Amino acid sequence: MPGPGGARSPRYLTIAATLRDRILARELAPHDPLPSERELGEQFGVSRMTARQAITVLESEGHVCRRPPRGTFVAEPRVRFRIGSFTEEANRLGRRPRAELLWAAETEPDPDTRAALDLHDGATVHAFRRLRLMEDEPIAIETTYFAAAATPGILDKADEGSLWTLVTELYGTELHHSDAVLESIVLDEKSCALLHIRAGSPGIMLTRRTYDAAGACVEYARDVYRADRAAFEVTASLTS
Amino acid sequence: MPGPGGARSPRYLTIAATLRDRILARELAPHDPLPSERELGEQFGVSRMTARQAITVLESEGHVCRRPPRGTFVAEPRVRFRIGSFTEEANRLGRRPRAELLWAAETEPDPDTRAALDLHDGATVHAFRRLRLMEDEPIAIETTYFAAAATPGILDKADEGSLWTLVTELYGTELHHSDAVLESIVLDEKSCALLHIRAGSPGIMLTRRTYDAAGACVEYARDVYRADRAAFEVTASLTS
DNA sequence: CAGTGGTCTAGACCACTGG
DNA sequence: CAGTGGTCTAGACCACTGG
Repeated sequence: MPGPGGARSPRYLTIAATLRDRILARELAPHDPLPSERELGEQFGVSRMTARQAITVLESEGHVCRRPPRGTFVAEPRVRFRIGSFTEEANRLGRRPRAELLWAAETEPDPDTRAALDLHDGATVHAFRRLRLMEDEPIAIETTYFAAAATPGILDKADEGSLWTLVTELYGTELHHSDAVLESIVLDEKSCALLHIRAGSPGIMLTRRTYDAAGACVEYARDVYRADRAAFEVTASLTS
Repeated sequence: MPGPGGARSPRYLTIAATLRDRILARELAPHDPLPSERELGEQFGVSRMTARQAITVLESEGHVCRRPPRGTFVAEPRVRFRIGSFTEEANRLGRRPRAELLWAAETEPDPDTRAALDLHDGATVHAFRRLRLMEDEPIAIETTYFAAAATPGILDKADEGSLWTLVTELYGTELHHSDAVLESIVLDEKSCALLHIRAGSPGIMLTRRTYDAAGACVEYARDVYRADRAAFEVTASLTS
């Protein structure tokens, strides 16, 4: 209640702040349902559209999660990843990783992929798109490219596990280091459907390269993570 | 009117896609104004609120930038940072960095800061909050903490330049490496005002520690970057 | 079938800016 | 002062889910 004339900030931000405080105070715990948008409108004396705007703020902060048509729920905290293998990261965090193969194919590389893998004209790639899950909750969509010439027969063998393990075992490749560019994006409709989040949700995109001991790029990948579930730990040496 | 029954996706996403295509095709170049929300509503035969929803999608993608009450404009592409000194990164990218000191003070550390800097009870910190700009465009807000005992007299000397350079020159500290946690956030009202973006815009938060050659943490910082202007390059060794 | 969030309408008033 | 985006209202219909 802003009370006498003091209200400086919009009502939807005041409502969002009230609900955020309740969540941070654990009055509302993860998985608890929030009141419906119609109920919140009544409670705060605003229209449904204004209550909805408040919920949208909390959703983009990752504090709540809409699950139509069941309702809106308090979200779980984020998982902290390092740049590397999803499988290894999940294991490090004591979670159960899983992969669902969406598709695998030998294709022409797009220009970025060709440049990253240093392919000559006409060379093809083995491409995989996989949904990555932890405890059966979808977290990320990985799209991975290997030079086809370097990975014969891999298409039939990619399954639910780690592609890195597979590449190491099949071809004796020693993976040495990775680099990545991280940026904040808005996920497209298809990705949101796969990740079980609403259209237009925020994500973090990693454009990632993995190198062998000789410094050759052996993997080029684009991963999109749910922004509400993932954070990334990184390190940098400053001795230039 | 969806027309001949084929419309699968909501109108606001269709409108956003149309405008996004024009931007990517450079039909609309950076700094060009978009039609106003009222005009777009007329052009696409929808209400202003629906046109507005389309613009909001493009805004959170970083494709456009609202500047009330002047209008909505096509945004510039993002700047690619590495984890490290804002000043050095700007120089590496051929940009002109600048800092505006918002405040500097000796204060009690919060629990996270105390733990990071490994301070004993009662030890204080020197805290700085600075707005970081490139070519006079605000990009990030840095909040930096040093142990007060290790940085005598620094409060008066912090100016427009690099804090790292200052620490190195004043105390002979050798900065060796950094680590950081990156996550996607929604910026609060005050930060948005400082960064000249609208309330509720997305940001990337870095929680950052810098260590000396002996492995002691000498700096703890929380930086928030505009998600529409910044991307981060990171590397990781895989030889565990 | 009741209730949810998703989408959408057709208005309204506001603060603020530039000309 | 005209025009902008910011906020807000009081409704509407939809697809979808769980009981």
